[in-house]
Amino acid sequence: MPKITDEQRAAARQRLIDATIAVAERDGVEALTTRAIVAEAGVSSGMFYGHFASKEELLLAVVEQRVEQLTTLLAAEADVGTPLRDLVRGLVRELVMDRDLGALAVFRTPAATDDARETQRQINRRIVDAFVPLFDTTVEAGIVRPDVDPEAAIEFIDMLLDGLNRRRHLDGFVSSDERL
Amino acid sequence: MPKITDEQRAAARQRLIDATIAVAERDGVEALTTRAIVAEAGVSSGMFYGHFASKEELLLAVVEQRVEQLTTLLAAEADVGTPLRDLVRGLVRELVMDRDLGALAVFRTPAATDDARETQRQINRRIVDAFVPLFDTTVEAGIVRPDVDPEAAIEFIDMLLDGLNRRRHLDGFVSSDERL
DNA sequence: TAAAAAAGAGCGAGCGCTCGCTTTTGGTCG
DNA sequence: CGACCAAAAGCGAGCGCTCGCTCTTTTTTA
Repeated sequence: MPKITDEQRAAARQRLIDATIAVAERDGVEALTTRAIVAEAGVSSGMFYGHFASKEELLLAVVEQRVEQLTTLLAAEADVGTPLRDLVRGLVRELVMDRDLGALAVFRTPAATDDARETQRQINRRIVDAFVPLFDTTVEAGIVRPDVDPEAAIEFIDMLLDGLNRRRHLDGFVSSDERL
Repeated sequence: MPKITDEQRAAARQRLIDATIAVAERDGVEALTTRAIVAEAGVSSGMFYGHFASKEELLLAVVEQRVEQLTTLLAAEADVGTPLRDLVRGLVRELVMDRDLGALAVFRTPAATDDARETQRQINRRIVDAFVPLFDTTVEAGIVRPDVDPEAAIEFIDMLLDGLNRRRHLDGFVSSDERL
């Protein structure tokens, strides 16, 4: 009775996650159909639904993984005390060059159901929460005036990511990233 | 041989345009199906396609109209010489309170075809072009340093609109607008 | 060899849009 | 002036298609 190992299961899931990011980067989030994803991964839709309960669950796994990496990265930077300005600039560069925008863009698309909207809110909250302590260190360092509300400032930055996201989708690059 | 007047034709088109904005505001851009729009307008789909060649053409008319209003408004403000900061704050308030975001959001959605992407770029360019002269007046007034590239700054603001747009879709309001 | 895993044809739903039919309307004429 | 008619305008069932997802069949392997 063949039963694949946990490693094999994880590898299969990762393969689908990677395929999702690849399709999103190459053809845009609007091309993220289950057919395109399984074709990219070179598997069948039956196999797909053996590893994920729904397309939504796959997309959630994609973002989950990327947010996790992002938050740990930010936590490390916060200890170092990198100025927010430099960090944002670096992040933007990394996001644009790397495949993160494709991953994060997956859930920055208009949501049809209340559940999907709630999911987006939670993802956003996690990102904001990851940024806030970093912001605090820059306040302590005297780079940002202490009367600035951290959450509002971070949300402000996050709003820029929405614009960055759309521009990248339109143009394939961002013309004004150096202005940050 | 009955033939409706130009006024009647324009009124019918306007009715569909208004219905589109109403649906977008109430149910979000992802609910903008031809069925929903004609139901909101109280007409048939046959009638719809008697006035617009396609759904895309209707959406284009929606944005076209709103951009027109926006650019003339901005041109007037530019003559007065309103500080950019105040104007942006006022615009945000108007956009949030009024139905403009619903109208403009129609074409801030991931585009599937190259044509649609090109259309988005053109719309964006028109908005940026409308803002730039206004920006110049604030530079002359000494509010903004003259070494700031106007286009980049305006694109920066436009990126914020993308974020504003998504937040409004998620939450129905914008929590950090006063931070602008 | 038997159970787990992968495969892929196909289902129901919803989309943009069409097309054959009905309704409305203004010009014509007894 | 009212009956009639042709053409414009409106209607809505339904077409063709694609979507996410299922389910039977086939393949794989301990």
